Amino acid sequence: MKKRITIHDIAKMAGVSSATVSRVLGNSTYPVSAKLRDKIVKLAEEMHYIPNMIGKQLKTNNNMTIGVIIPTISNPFYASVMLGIEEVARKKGYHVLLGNSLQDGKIEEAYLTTLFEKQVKGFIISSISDNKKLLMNLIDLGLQVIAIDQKIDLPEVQQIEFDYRRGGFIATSHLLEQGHRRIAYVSAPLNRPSRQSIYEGFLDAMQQAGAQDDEVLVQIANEEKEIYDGIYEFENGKALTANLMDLDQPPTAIFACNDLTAFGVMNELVARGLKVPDDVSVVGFDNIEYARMFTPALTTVKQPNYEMGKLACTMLLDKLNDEAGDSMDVLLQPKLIVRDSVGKL
Amino acid sequence: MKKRITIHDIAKMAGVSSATVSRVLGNSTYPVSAKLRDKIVKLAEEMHYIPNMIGKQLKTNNNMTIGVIIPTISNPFYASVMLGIEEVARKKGYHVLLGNSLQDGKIEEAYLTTLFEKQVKGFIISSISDNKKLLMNLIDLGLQVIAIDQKIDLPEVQQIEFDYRRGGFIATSHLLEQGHRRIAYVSAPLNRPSRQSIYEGFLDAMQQAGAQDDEVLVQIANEEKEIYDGIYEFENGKALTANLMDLDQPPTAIFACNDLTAFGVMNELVARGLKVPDDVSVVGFDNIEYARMFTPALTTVKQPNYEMGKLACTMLLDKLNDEAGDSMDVLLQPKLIVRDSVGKL
DNA sequence: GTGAAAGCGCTAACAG
DNA sequence: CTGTTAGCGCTTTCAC
Repeated sequence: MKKRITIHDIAKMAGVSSATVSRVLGNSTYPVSAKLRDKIVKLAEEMHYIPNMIGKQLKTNNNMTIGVIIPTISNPFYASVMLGIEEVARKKGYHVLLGNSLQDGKIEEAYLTTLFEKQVKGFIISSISDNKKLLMNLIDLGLQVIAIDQKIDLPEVQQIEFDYRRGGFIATSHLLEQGHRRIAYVSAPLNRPSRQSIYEGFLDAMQQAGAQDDEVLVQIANEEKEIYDGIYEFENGKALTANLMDLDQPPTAIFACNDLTAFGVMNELVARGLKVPDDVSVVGFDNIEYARMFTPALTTVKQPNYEMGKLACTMLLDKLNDEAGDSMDVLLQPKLIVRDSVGKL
Repeated sequence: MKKRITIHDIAKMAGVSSATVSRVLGNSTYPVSAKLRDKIVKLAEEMHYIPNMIGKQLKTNNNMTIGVIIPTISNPFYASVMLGIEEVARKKGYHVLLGNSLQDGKIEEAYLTTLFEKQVKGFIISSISDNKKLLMNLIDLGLQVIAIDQKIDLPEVQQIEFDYRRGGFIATSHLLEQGHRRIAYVSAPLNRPSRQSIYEGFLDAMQQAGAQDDEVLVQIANEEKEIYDGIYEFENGKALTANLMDLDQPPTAIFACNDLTAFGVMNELVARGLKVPDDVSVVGFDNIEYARMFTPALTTVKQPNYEMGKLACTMLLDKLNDEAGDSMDVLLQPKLIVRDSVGKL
């Protein structure tokens, strides 16, 4: 293991001062004679000089890295967001640190503090904790934060959200337009604002259509298990659908709070010998890749997650570089993706 | 935005030297009187002291972060690996930087160099580049590397691989055991060793069963498109299956090189009015979460990807801390997951 | 048990 | 144009 070469080594060899070397190798705009410049560049190459960014960071107090904290990367929704974030970060010379909070506020806070100690000045968070104190302290110390998907109620935090309520509305409207009246909403617990909003969108549409109370079927799980993968959602969809279909008057259409849950819904229906969409129609939410691969292909509501990642990162880097225009919040609009899981009644 | 507090500030307030403060706050084992210790700890808390790890890093030349470079986090296989990596890293106080190489050797190399400049000393890579020169240089300078999934042919690099060949073998054997003879293998281009190995495993099993040449059907795509998501694999599965079923004597079973491709296979079969597994049996490879959610649930070969992530990270951290026993390579064994997509002939 | 001082690798006033 | 110098925040000998 060789000794690492520093600008001082180069300076000594070139017979110049380390300041000159720094100016050349650090692409400073500072004037240096062509002769010296060449000499230094050549020497650096020969010696395989590799700059030590830690030294630079300590001096300039600017490390080009941002932090991303999400519930779990194993959820394809966040994987997509992450891909978008990383892409714009890379193109602007930033690196991305990933933290999975696993729905645990303690882990989220630990990441916030330890990364801030490493001088990470920008974060993109899908927050799970409602403890604003730590975040406020850090923002006071110069931290920049973009909240995605889950709102963080602080004026300094910029929000990028989906219009979940509208998403719930258009999905339900689609079902109504196809003639369905007895429509069920199937969901994980409403402990996240997003789920609450989709539910409200569902109710909006049903109410607007003048639905009777007995036509509005709702199945919401009581408790949520760990979310290391999509299995909980799937099982939840199955279980709640079982409840629904055991009813005297089962629904003719089911709207699920996300695609994973919709997969569970369809699975249970098929297990009972029912056909989708002939016997029961199903609509999902998220438009993960697999929605189009399923048979029947799932009609669902698309959230622009990859785009959300790109947008979030762009906004964050702008803020970090003081290029932030008016710091506006963004509400991304959903889009209905019609496939084969909904039939006319 | 407040000024940041340093150990010198604390030292001044406490009327001690910064060395003493460092000893207390850095949990050094160095003896400090209980009186001073208390005073300093209390003061640090009151002043909301936050250590600057960059200073520490410059001195100790040890930043607790590792780098992960994979083709794309939007592939659920890698998302799972990443989750495993991050979990053990977090528990040992490390942070994880994520880089998506997008199958581009240039991007991979750029990550390698820029992260190394940031003094990242440990990497977990699913490599796409075959340019060993850069990697060798960095290893010479103290870099530690674990290769996952894709082998890197350097003695200093520890390998964690899957036994793809055996996976291909057991999947095919399963089909043979169910009485199938005309079995097709459907794959993306064999430009990655993993795909080549699965294919070899397929041939092993067919040969061992004494299959006639005309019973061994092979469909391999010519070229691969971008892999930002799973769509290519899906479409590829559809297209190659179409070729297969247009044959005079189509196969009774199809083995796909991964689950995404298998989804495409099933989709095409259903589109042609064929039933799985009644008319044609299908086996996948990977056991991604969605395999069990599909109808029919996909019989497939499980790769322990989450476990691979945990193992890779454990091995890397051991190496970084010189706790590496004999640096052994690992060949993780596959397991057949029997579900509902294969029928007896 | 405590402090003084050097220095990790780099940048940036300032002086020449 | 180039060099000298100070210092970013921290740890760690070494001396007391």
